[in-house]
Amino acid sequence: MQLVWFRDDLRVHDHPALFAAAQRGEPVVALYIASPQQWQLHDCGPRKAQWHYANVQALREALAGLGIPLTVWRCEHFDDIPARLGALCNEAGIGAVHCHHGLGVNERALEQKLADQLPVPLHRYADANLVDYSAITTGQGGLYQVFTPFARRCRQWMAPPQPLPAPEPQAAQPPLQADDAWSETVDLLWPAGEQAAARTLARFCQQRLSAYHDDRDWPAKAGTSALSPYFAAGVLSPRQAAHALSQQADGEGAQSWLNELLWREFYRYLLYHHARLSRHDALFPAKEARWEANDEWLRRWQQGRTGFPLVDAGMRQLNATGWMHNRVRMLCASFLVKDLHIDWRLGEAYFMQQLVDGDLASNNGGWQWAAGCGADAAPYFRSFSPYRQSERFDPDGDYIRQWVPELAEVPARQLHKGGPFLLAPDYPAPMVDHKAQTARFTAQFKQQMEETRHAS
DNA sequence: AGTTACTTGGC
DNA sequence: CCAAGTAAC
Repeated sequence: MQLVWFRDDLRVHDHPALFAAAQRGEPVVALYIASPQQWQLHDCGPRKAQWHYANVQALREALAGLGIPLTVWRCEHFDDIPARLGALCNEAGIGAVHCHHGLGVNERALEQKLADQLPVPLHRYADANLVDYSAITTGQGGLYQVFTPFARRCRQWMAPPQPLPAPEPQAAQPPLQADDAWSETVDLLWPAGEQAAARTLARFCQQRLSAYHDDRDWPAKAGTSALSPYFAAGVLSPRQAAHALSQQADGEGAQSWLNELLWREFYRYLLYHHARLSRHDALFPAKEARWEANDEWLRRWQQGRTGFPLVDAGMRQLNATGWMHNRVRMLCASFLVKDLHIDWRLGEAYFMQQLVDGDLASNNGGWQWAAGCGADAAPYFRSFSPYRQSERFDPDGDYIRQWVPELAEVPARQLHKGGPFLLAPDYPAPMVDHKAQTARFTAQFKQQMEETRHAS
């Protein structure tokens, strides 16, 4: 009997580990382990737990249709897993355990422990990535540190995406054991499961892809794919996405979306090669600014009470739904770092706690980009202007008014010029002077560079 | 995956 | 005058 261990790969199609296990010609059984306290240490919030829960239920049904029983355990910490899994292998006569490579340090450490301690072999497979991370190197054999050349190389190397089918149905097996108690009250905007993901993907490709290049930057429009929660839980694989993309006519929209898929690959590639990133180390520590602790400012940013309409709209969308439009994520991140001078790790943690699509690699990569200490980082002097961004991307103020109802009466022109607003007495005045704060950041950083230059 | 000031070349 | 391009931050 072969055991497939599911983690953030909650699907039956294009699942290398499941496919390989089924190839063995023995009955296949499946296991999922909820680890709430361990997840909390990873800044995983209630929404992501809910999202995993809902998708595990959908996975159970999909697996049942293939005759594969899913057992769900609850082990609060990763440390609880090796002994229990070892015992199961002995009791149930498991011949081998199959899973995908994890990217976080704790996930990798657990895999290593299992590989060392289980009474049976642990087979690990690359998840259905678009490229082989270990094979992508620069001409000099080094690692890419800038997105554009990385993406160029990927486009050259990318095999035509061929997603694997779900395994052939087997004679239904009895469940290994009764499930542990684990339940969540699911209150999310996304329907769970592979079928919902496939429908969303198909609709996006047919209806929105051709306009994606133009529409994706307008937070008031439904111009993005909205697939990120499915990617984060592995309900949809990037190969399935790239395959659907390859069935569509090429054009600006298709190229832009492929680029976004490759940004995701780039951040996973970085984490694959630099495991310390998952301990929140900067990729380039020398490029860290001097962060200033300010709990009151952090709280105002988190609550969407900064007095900058587009920033507040984004943070309130995040708090209300667990999702924020990407354009606004970049602005909110830039604001925390460049205007409030608060450590990007606090922003990274807050996003992770709130996001339904929270993904270690993408979230960390995005924050380090914004903070200027990561790969392909925004230079220290580059900061988003909250006013300029709303003028360009929310010209009518529709997005702002949707999430900040106090501003309903304020004309768009005023919103882009900045408050305080006479027509919105309940809305706070801007908490800082944007120009002065970004200038201070730049000056501070320059001085710091001077000091390190003298010191060396 | 930015913003700004300045230049240039068109009308 | 404006649009597009460029350099610098």
